[in-house]
Amino acid sequence: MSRPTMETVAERAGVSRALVSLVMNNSSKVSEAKRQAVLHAAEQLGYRPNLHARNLAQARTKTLGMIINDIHNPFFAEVVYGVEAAADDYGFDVLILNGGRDAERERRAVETHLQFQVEALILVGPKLDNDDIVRASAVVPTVVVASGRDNPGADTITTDDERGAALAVQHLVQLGHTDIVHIDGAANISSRARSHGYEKAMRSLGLEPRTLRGGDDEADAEAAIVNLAETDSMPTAIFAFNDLVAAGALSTLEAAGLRVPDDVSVVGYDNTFIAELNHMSLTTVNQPRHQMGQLAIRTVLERIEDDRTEPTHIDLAPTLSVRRSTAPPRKA
Amino acid sequence: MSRPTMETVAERAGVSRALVSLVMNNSSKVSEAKRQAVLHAAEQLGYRPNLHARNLAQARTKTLGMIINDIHNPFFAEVVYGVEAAADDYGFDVLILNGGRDAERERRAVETHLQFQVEALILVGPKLDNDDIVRASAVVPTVVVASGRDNPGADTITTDDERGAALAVQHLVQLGHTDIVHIDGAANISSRARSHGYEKAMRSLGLEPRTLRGGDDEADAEAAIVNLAETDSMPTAIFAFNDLVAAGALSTLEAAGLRVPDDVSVVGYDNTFIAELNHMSLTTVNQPRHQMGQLAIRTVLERIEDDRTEPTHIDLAPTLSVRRSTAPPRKA
DNA sequence: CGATTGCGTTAGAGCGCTCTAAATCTTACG
DNA sequence: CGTAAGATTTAGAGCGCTCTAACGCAATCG
Repeated sequence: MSRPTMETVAERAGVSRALVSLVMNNSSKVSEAKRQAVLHAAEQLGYRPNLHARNLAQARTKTLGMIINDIHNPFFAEVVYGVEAAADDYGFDVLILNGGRDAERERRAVETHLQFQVEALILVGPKLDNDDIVRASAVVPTVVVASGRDNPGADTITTDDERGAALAVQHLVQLGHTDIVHIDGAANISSRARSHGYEKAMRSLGLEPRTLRGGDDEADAEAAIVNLAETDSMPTAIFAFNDLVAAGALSTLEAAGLRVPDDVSVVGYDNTFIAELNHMSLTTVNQPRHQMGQLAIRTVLERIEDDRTEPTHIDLAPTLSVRRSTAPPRKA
Repeated sequence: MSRPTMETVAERAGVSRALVSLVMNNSSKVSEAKRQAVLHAAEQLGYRPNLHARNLAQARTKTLGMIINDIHNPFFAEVVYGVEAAADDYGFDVLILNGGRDAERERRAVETHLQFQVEALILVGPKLDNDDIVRASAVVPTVVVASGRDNPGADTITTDDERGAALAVQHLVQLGHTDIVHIDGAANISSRARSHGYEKAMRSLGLEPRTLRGGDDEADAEAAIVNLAETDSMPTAIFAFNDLVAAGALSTLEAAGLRVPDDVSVVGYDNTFIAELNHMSLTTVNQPRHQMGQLAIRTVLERIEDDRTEPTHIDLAPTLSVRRSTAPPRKA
């Protein structure tokens, strides 16, 4: 009833357990005859190596643990694909655990991964605080993707949010806009850098920045826009903290009878799926997510295989994806 | 240098390895004094049980393997949350592997999970063909979520696609529509049932069905709509295979100068994130995804714990989420 | 032709943990 | 005060696999 083991296969093939082990790891020093015999026996029995036994016997597990901030959020999916592709190249398995936007859950996920003896931890947009990350990276090589880069101990892969914001501003200014409002990400980790980038870029172009408190979803944008419409003056362009906020801006502007991009241009951030939808067609700042995932693996492997010890911080350049939500301002 | 083991903790605490094991599994038959001593020693050493060793020693792993069709697709995320919530209740860990929309990758993922000795397999919208699923379910209890329900051996959790389509049709008819076109999902698994449901519902209401070949993304919808506009007659309502196709319909209709819902009503399917966006605000058929995830776990646990052996098939009722993409037809 | 080499194969220890059976220590009772 | 009954604790085997060291055997060589 229970699963066949190496012993079973060995018996069936008339060889020793050790020989079966050699075949399973396709060692070169096995005669073709025995190799076939073993493979055949294994096939017949439906034998499948027990990874737990193997991991226990070997020092290593060839397994990496990844924790995703939120499986809902397609932004992270692309990173996952990058990670998986690279891990595959190096023969590592990647176990995914879902953080569920909750620091406590992430903490438990870290624990689970460590108990599984993963050789490294890849945290994608973690909610964990720095202490947790420091603690984790003391136990196992850890790389943080798409979050703050001030994690001592851990490696980080980020994109330059300041630069991304500047890209957005420059694009709008080139189109002829001078009255550009920013709706920020409130308490979000990346919000600060983006706001700062926006403000710096505006000033350096001789324009006055106007930042409004936003958040990270549609409703937050709505509040900000309503405020603009009612108590403040409506700008000719809006640079939103992320695509979702931009989406909120789009619908709220429309509800207020304003056309995008004819009356107001809108720029998002992250180049998510939403921005790509034809019906939204959002100009947005793109982060090279796939590449970030790949770099995460490379970085972490340098620790595992080449035992590097000083932390690495890679900061990639964002790009701008121009779509139909931006246009020159209406001639006044 | 290497991680502390139970042995290390035992020494430090001045007890036997077995006693440490008892403490780790918080057995009731350990004196409070020793328990504290052990916990303290473990704490100091940063001890963490080795799951591989534990899994090897015990018969079971208390681990479930989940394979998601595509991590990009937020439709599945909700199922994942349902699965995780329920698994958590029963003390199971859930390992996630990404299928990447590729049968071959899924096949390898199944293999990986089996090698990890998972106690059950949860396949969310698998691309695998029936043979693969039969083969898997011969090895370990397997439940298929949100895919065809004709998998011998495996349990299935589905929603009634025919009924969902009928819901959409009824809603449109109640609004006063009679000319309703369906853009189907081409080769997609669920396409057949939805088309069939649409046609049946139309006929039973005395209306003539018109089904166009679609697909599963925006571009597919575009082709279908262009066709309607150029060679066929434009209906007053469109029922799309899924939300993405509906999104494609939205933008293509708009590009053709038609207003939604004033000129044409649009209904999607799946109630994804897209439909929820204010700017899309898509009326769509909802599947109780969270519940599906939970039921998947329950079902599979009945096999593990109560060793049920006959397959179960649960077919849930879809509901309709009405938003702003549908309205009564323009008075002719 | 005995000794050497090298390839293919195997015995056996050990990875870190659980679990059963047995050992030890208390406590309680006649 | 001896001992049975509990309550705690521990020794030791075993989970399925890898890995080192050693073994058997045929080919090679002086």
